[in-house]
Amino acid sequence: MSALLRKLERFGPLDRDERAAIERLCDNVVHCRPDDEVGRGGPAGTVPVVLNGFAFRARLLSDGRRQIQRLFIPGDLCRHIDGFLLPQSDDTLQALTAATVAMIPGASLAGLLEGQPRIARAFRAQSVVADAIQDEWVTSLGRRTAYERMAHLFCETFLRLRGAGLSDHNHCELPLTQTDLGDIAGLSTVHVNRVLQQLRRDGLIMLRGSSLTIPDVAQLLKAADLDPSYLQIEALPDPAGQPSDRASAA
Amino acid sequence: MSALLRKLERFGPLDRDERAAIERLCDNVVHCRPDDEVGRGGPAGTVPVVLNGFAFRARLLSDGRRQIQRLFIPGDLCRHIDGFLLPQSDDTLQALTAATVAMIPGASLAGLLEGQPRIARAFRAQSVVADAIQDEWVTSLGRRTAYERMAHLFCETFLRLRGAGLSDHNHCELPLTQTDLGDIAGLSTVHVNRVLQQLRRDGLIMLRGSSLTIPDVAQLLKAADLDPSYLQIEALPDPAGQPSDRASAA
DNA sequence: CGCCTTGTTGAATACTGTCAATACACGTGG
DNA sequence: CCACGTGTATTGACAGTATTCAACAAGGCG
Repeated sequence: MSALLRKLERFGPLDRDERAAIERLCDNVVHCRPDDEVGRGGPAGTVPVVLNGFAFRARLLSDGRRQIQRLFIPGDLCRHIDGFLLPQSDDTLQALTAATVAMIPGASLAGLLEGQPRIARAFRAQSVVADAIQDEWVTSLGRRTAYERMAHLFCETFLRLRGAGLSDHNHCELPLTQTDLGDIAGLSTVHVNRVLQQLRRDGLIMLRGSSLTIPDVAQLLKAADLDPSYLQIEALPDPAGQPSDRASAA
Repeated sequence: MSALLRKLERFGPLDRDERAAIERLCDNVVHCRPDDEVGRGGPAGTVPVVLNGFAFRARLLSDGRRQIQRLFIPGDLCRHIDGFLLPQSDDTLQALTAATVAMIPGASLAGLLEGQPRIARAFRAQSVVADAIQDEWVTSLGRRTAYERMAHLFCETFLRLRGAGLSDHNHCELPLTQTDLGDIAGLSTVHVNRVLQQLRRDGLIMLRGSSLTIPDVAQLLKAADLDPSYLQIEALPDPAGQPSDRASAA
């Protein structure tokens, strides 16, 4: 729960009542074990929200190729905020770890957004960020090298986790196998393995199992040719105490 | 103008007043020539909407690599519908042809959406579709071959144009150079050229200049390993007169 | 201990990119 | 009318990146 609130409050403060309303929205949760499909067979007009754990949405091509379209961390909506307006796609939503997922009825969400401008603003702002993340992945998949893509993935995910309060200094959990990493970055498992070794040799990451450490985020950002401002998260500890301009949204 | 209305009305009928309100929203237009940057220097909280012509948004990497993130056809919003909530990215928005673009103030748009549920529903539904298109491109760039990606691009764009009333039987305009095609599909110009030749040899497309003809859409869809339902556009003339289930949104 | 998943390695292949040259089309100016 | 220039399309040769296949190692778990 706190990850969602924390994420929403990055876009504007919420009072006690508003928080409570959001919590009420999330009263119907399902518990998933790793690899469980989430929300299969649930009611159609529902928006799953990850409260704890990791999940992803993937698309399968006819010959078995898999592309992970989005990676969800605690606090993430697993569907477009207005997705209940249209029939659901048949892409699979799957848990990566043990996870608790709130199944929010689309109508309840829409109702709340209509009546509560500050809540609406927070939800909609976060969906703008989700969109920007998607655009960044188009850029990565289209034009970045394998090495840059992996660097991008690690940076982005680390910063997103930090924004959710789930990082520890320069370290976070990243429960993805090399096959998963490949299905995110559009690479074969073997190539992922080789690129990881390169990144380790270059001192940019330490990755063992699901434990990721990034000694120097700025350096990794540079390796990814990435400007993280689209995430709306402070990427680096303010070096000179310059005021952030993030809050100056229109 | 009509392309926007036509597109919105796919998601629910609008009455005379509603149409008029949308038209009023678009009263501030700019005229672009090919390659003009759109909306550069305009006010920050504005949502450009293409009324006529083609445009795209692209991202440049530091060494000059370019990725076209989205292709805009008449009726398309060039920014997230709630994008005015956050600072604007510095990606370039550029006209591909002569184009007229309405610069909608974010506040006006938000105000209209708030007061007019049916208009809001239409705008939001189309933004769900835009999102689905983006996810499809992630899949393509990550996991489809060059050949499949080009087939996908042609199918998708043709169907989108048809949804906007801008196709003629199996033909449409596609004012993209091979360099542009490469920057969309994440390929080099040379490779685009070779893949095009292959597609032509296979009888899947006819492309000369900006004139695209698709003899058999179903066949091209198959070549792309693509299910076009995400576009919410009738891809094929109803073969058996089965009722469309598109209208059954929640 | 043995099985299963995940990670690692090497060799061969396939796909895609780069470089460089050439062809073609169109519009301009001579 | 033709020469020329610019942008786009096409081609060939070559290099580089990533994939495939196949094997093997390492770790966790029953």
